[in-house]
Amino acid sequence: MVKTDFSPIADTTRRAEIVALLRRAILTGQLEPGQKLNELRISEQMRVSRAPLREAMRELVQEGLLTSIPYAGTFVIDVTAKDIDDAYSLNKVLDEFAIERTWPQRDQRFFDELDRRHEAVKLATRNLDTTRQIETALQLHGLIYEWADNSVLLETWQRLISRLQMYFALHQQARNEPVPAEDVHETYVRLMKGTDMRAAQRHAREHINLDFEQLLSYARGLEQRPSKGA
Amino acid sequence: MVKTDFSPIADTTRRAEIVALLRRAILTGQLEPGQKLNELRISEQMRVSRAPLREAMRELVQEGLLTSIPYAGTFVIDVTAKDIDDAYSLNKVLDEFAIERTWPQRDQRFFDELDRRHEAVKLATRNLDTTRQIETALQLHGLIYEWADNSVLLETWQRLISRLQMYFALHQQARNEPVPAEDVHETYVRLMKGTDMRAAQRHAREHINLDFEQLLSYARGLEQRPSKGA
DNA sequence: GACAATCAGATTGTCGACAATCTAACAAGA
DNA sequence: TCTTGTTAGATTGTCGACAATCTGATTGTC
Repeated sequence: MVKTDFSPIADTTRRAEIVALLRRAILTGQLEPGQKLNELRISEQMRVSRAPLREAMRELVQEGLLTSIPYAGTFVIDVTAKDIDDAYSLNKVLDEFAIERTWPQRDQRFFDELDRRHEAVKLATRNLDTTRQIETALQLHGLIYEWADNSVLLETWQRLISRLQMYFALHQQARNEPVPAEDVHETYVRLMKGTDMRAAQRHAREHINLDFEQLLSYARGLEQRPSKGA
Repeated sequence: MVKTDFSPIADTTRRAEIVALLRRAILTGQLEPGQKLNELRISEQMRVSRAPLREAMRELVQEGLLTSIPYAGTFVIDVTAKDIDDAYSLNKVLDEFAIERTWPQRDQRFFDELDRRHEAVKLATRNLDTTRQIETALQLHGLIYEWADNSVLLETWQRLISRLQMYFALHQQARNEPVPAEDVHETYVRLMKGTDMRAAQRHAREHINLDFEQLLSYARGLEQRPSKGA
């Protein structure tokens, strides 16, 4: 008999689609930080009743992209410099751990996937598609988390980058110009293929610090004039 | 003028209460791993409609205590030895980070709170209240996360211990006898008050390993005979 | 003019009913 | 006997309407 691998059936519920739509809207900056989500308006726009919309919003609240105040409303989270600082400092620790766990498990499939994702980043960079560039860069970075074979770690990281992706998108949108950042990934990929784990860990930490400084200065600028949502 | 600190008003929505009820039921082992949650039955028992119940369940799904399969149902997560292993190995990393961040911020208020929580553990231990013992021990342990002044770290840890608490409860329930474990906390508190940060980190790691081995053996025992939920 | 009480509008929280889907038992046919 | 089609029951997903709550504007009083 032929051995075939079937992927799981797509979640065909309105709720799941709504979650995806809203998440994308938030991560691309379509919905601004602090902005209130009017349930009636959104449900009418999506041609959906409020029940699945509300359930979707509860999920995103737990995911950390929205915050909810009873009888007042649900809002996109606000970006503070401290949030970015917190997220990044934790990310550094998780990176070291992920690399440590992934290191002994690297094989040809890992290297191939690493190259594939690296190519995706380079393509997005050439096309000047900043949104896609962020997505692909995070996917490249996420490989070590997928490979670390620790479901809790992966889940934790995904929650973390949800927010980081949002911050990045805001940053890019504000500057309105693509970040080159290609050579940084070049070095990262090379080190991840090498034999010096400590060097890879060190580079990951420093590479992150680079983008981090840009983001922080942007966030501090935001905090000078409070947003309308606050 | 007198400076008064007001605590936030309680969330007076059915949804929030349902979440608390369900979470407690799961963490105390009242709801078994793998068990299906029948919406109609639960909503009738709680005298609530399905809408707020379903929203509450979405929150707990995102919290990692439940899993949902469209049109099939929502289930309490299954406990596997690997889950415990993953959670604990991540917890070790987070502990080191939390201690490092907390260390320079320790003051008299920190030490007082440390003692207060330690007393709570000792009280629960004397009363042979295993559930409370788990709760208080986790609260003692959580102090470094609250003090680390990193909201993302705290949030991450809270998600982690939700599951760890569930595992512990199952373990205790299976053994049906309280774990002494008082002297371990004694050493921990002493080290957290001391001047050697490395020693505190080392102890946290080893202390965790202790309970960890017990839990793992329990989980491996569970996996011999598959649960009815699977 | 300042302040408290009241009220209308809008929005969120909750409810009961209906639609879509799954499961398991049963029947029909090769 | 095994497989396939059908059907009834139960359960989840979704809907539209109502109740509870908040916001702000207005009014009345001092």
